[in-house]
Amino acid sequence: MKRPRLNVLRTFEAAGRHLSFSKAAVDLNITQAAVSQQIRQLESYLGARLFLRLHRRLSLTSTGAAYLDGVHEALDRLNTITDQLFSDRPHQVVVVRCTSSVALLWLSPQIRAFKAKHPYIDLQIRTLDTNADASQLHIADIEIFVSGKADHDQFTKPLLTSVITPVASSNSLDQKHLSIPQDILGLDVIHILGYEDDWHRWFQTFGLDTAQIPSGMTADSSLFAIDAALRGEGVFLGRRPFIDAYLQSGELVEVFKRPLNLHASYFMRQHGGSTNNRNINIVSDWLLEIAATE
Amino acid sequence: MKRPRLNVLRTFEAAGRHLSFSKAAVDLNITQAAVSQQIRQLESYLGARLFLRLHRRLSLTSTGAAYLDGVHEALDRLNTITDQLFSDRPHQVVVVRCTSSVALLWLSPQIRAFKAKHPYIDLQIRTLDTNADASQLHIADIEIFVSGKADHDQFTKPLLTSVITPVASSNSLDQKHLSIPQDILGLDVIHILGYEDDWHRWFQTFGLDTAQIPSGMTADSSLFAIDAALRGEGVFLGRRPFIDAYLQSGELVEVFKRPLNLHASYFMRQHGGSTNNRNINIVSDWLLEIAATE
DNA sequence: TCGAATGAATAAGTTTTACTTATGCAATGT
DNA sequence: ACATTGCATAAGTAAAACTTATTCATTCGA
Repeated sequence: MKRPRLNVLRTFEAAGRHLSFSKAAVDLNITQAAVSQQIRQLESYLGARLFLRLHRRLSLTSTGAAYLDGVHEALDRLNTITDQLFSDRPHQVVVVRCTSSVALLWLSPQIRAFKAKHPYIDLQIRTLDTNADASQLHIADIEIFVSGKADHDQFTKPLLTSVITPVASSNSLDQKHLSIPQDILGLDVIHILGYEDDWHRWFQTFGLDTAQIPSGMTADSSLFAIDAALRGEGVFLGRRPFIDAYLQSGELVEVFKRPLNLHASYFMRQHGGSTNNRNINIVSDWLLEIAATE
Repeated sequence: MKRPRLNVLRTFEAAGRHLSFSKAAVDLNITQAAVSQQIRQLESYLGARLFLRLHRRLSLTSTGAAYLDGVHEALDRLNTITDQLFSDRPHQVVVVRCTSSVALLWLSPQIRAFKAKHPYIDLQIRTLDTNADASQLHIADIEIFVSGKADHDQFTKPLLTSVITPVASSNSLDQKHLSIPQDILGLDVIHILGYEDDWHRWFQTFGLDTAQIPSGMTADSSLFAIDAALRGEGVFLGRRPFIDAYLQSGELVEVFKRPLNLHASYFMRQHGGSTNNRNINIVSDWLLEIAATE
């Protein structure tokens, strides 16, 4: 099982392509003597002649020609994949689509650092609108979404698992945290459009009768729900890490003494065919990186 | 247009495959520090992160994963072609089939040198028999034959061009060489089975009436023709380089004062699918090599 | 026929790449 | 609190890659 040095194979391929050690040397920007010595080493290592040295001329042996075919193919593959992934590309727009809360609460604080690091990438965040129709979705390069499914296509990766927990403003609780799930029944709750079944799941999970879900205002998005909660309008199911800044500042607090949480899985999908686009991959990697720090 | 060092790509592929610098180091029989440094160099050169360093764990970035696909494929191709052509193989029979004159006059003197150089190759020469049926031809690995065609399939290569010239024993000419083609008419000629049209072509080429081709004995092969000529039975059309030993020893001489020659092209065919067989390629290369010295 | 041109081979030396050793750092587990 | 794990880093060593100078052998052209 022989494994010749790869650098020498590059030299062999150039010599075989040119049928000239001198021309290969020019191609590789080295001297003819270096080519000659490397080919000799390779032939000695492999135990076979690869070239016939005719006067002032070179021809490949059968073995050499067969080997050149394979080596050329492999090196060409390397060049192609390297160029696809790492060529210097012009300024390029990358569109990430997600909910407004993910955009504003999670991505927004990180965007400055991203742009400082990748000034040539025009990163554009587009928020999902609950009224958006499907025809708009396909123009995003990367989409962040929630899913309860276990498997997805090859372009979709798990991003993070959100912890969903009842939160309210610290003022509305008078410093008294609730003890048991039933204590929620005496409070107003805030519903979020598009996430109506969160409360349903929460009541079911903690053994309450879903027919008794308190009525309360409905917010258009998590952002409005936060706003309403801060105004004292009730309890909403907040998603960490997106609301972490509010929890850390103390403006919002968890309602119960102990964690009574649900979970939701967030995924990131790169649209088909874009895995070889360098800039999209950079954004994708960046998203994975900040998610890993949560 | 970036062209990373190939050795570093080998390290990258191992690290990506194992998702561990330490395991890659074991695989490549180098240290973890070497792996770490090479990956850092590669990332710096390409301008992209290929791995996410999680604690005591490694994951590939999207870019890294896409690159690994391509690099793995290319390196695998190199390994495969190298193994196919250069693996240490057991003792193997290689069969070369050709005419008896090529076998005895041309190959035979070279066989000892070949076997000294390649002791593990069991080179077997099989002669073409004029009565051989086609079913026997396919068991030879390499076949040497004459052809007037300009192009052949990809497994056939030109070997040498034979010079065909009238020769006889030096005694039968009483040291007097013939001057013009017509002088042949007063002599006996020797015909060779399977090559009957050589004299026909010679008469046509040099402006003689083919109806006047002298009759004479017919030999079964060039070897018998040489034998008959040495016995003084006439002139035959000899093929160089096969009869060169006789010309050099003076036992045979060219009949005319100046060259009145025909030519015949000899080719060598490797049977389909055998170009990746190392030993057959070695024999094939050897044949090309001795042909090149003629 | 002789000298020039050409292009691969070789030896000795220099430069660059690849690698090692020793150590540091940070997260995790007991 | 300490041990384990596995990547990162700095400094030094070893090996590969390369250069320069020269030789060799063939072919071509005057």
